[in-house]
Amino acid sequence: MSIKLAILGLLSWKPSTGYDLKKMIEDSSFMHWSGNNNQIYKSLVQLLEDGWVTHEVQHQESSPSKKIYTITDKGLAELRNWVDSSPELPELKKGFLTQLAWADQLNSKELDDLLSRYEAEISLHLALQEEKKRRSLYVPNRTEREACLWEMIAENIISSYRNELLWVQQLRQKLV
Amino acid sequence: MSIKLAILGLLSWKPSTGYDLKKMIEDSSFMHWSGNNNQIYKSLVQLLEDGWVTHEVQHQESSPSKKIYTITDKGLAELRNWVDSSPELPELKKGFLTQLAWADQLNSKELDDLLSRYEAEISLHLALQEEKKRRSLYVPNRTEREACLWEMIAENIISSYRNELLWVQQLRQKLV
DNA sequence: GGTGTCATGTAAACAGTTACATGATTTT
DNA sequence: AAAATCATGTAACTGTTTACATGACACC
Repeated sequence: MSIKLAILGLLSWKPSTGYDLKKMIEDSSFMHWSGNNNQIYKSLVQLLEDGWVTHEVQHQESSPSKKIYTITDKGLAELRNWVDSSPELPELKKGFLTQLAWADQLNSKELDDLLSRYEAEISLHLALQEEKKRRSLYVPNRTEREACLWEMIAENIISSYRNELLWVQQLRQKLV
Repeated sequence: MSIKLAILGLLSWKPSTGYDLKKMIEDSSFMHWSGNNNQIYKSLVQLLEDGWVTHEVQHQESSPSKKIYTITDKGLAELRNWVDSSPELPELKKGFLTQLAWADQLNSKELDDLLSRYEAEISLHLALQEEKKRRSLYVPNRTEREACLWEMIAENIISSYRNELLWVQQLRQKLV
């Protein structure tokens, strides 16, 4: 799963500059790339070379000129092709589990403290995700079904953190 | 969260060779590194330089000589220090969500097919994780509490996939 | 006068994967 | 005869992050 396909997706929604894409990717909960310049501007050059996008330079007074990228038919076909390809399993990287794996050297209080700090972080992040969902900037809403899909995508992330929260609370209970 | 700390943890359980570590990391559900040679053998060299481990070369007839790595007091202190450090948020990379985000261009049947393929993959992987938990190779069991922690770590992974499965089933229902 | 937004890009470093390389023994 | 296990390591590549670099304008 390459960031190029996320960019292609966003451009299939609306023509954008690298700067726009950066903001959309950074704001997104499910596009898991950091959205740093290096990745985005390099990808755009590659997408141009592939012929999946075109760009138009727009000069502006009083702010830097920008390149507005638009998806081509070839790019749309590629996107469609990819959307229908075999789904990947999620990659769950939970560093905390590795930390917890060797936590038996802590005493009861230290261990519970550690778990409570994790609980607090998850709890905070969950609230943040819920807030983000309420705000929902940058959400395409072209059909009812698309709105439903995006709603459920946001719900997926939230339910993951809710699940994590329940788990840590259960564990703390068990260890009392 | 570096693989070095996972290795240090494993060595705090028992002295091992790079080869052993590779197997343990590959088999683990929660140590999310692939366990490729490059990473492991390079990390071991660094851990030696740091003074966190020592090694003893054991020559063998009829198989290559091996280096048995043992954690030092300095390494143990470092591990303990790290285990008690502030927990990181999980990193959830779900490529499928990005795929689904642009799936409104598929017709109902294609979309349901896609979701059913994802459901099947998750379902299979969930069974695999449950089987892995039953098998539980390479699980330290030095205290009751440690056993409980490892049990809950395995449960964490399983519940994540169970949650994902429920989510996709719900979505399919919604789209009927 | 400092910070934030708009807008592009590059350089260096680090992390991670795949594939290559060797070589003996054991199992199928 | 082929494949798997034991055991070490390297080379090349891809992906990702952090930091640097520029420059005008707007807001506090």
